Amino acid sequence: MDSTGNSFTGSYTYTLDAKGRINIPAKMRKALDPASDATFVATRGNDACITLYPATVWKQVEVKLLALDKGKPAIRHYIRNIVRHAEALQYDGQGRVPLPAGLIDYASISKSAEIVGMIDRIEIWNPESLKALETRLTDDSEALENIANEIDI
Amino acid sequence: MDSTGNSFTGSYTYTLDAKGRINIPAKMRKALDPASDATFVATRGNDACITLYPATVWKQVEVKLLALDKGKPAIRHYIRNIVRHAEALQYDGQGRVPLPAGLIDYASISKSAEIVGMIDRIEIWNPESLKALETRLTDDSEALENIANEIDI
DNA sequence: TAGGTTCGTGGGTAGAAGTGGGTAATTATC
DNA sequence: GATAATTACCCACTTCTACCCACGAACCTA
Repeated sequence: MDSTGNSFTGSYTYTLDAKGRINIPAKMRKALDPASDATFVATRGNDACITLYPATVWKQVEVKLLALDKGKPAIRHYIRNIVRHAEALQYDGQGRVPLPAGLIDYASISKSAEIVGMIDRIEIWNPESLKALETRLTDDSEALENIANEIDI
Repeated sequence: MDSTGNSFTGSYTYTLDAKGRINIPAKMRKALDPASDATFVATRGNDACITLYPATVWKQVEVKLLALDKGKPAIRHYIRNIVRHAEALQYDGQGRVPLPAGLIDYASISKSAEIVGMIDRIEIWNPESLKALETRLTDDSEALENIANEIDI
């Protein structure tokens, strides 16, 4: 898929401090491609979470978006809706990034947040929202089986 | 796509001062290709907003416009409409640009304005207009899904 | 098990960023 | 050519943020 060394796995529950900062798990910092220069791009996830792309992966997203036909209003809208919530975040000496208020709000995160590895990207969840979604989707276990069969892990 | 370092993201709500000036967000100033010499070209956007192109990107726009078939009246009209409202703006020591009155009027901006990154360009909106357009277009979520599937982010 | 190192979290501070306004130079008007 | 209007540039103030230091807990190592 991509040529970077990014490979984020695992799940960690960390706390947001008073300044809206959250720690990037050390393992994920180590997994981050050095070409990303300690920088993630945060934006709205497809689900009710914050998605963090390594800077290098985000560049690829941008290339794809730029290639779209901007003559069409729906496409401009699509691009705007993704990009306008996107912000580059470089973690500090302690490995923390400041999460933009708008994104914290979007993901309904207050104090505690769950950081989930998604291979080439990271998701940050309100633990309750994640649990709720899990139980809801797990009930539809047939669909999951179908996917599992499809890719044959 | 383009060889510049421009990559504008995020959304900021700033105020127009009494002199019609607006601040270019610091992150966007930093993202601006130095070759643009702190200069944007402002013109009418395809939507009801002001579009700011980095000077270097504007050069490419001009090339594309020149390549169009000027034999057709509709195309001449299209070119004229973009170019006649275009104005180069260099930001001052505080990072502000003076917005031409005609463009402020076109975008129906009064006091508050939303500055939106669009990767290789910037848009300046009346916050209400943007919100209205968003809700209108988001309703057509089917079209958006199709785009999403197409590019597979 | 003892010591050292890394990790997650809290908080202080200098500098940057956003905003308002003043003054001088430039341009336009009569 | 004098005056008015506009524009460009600078200074000032408040708020915010990036960066630094610090501490306890967990982990690893010998």
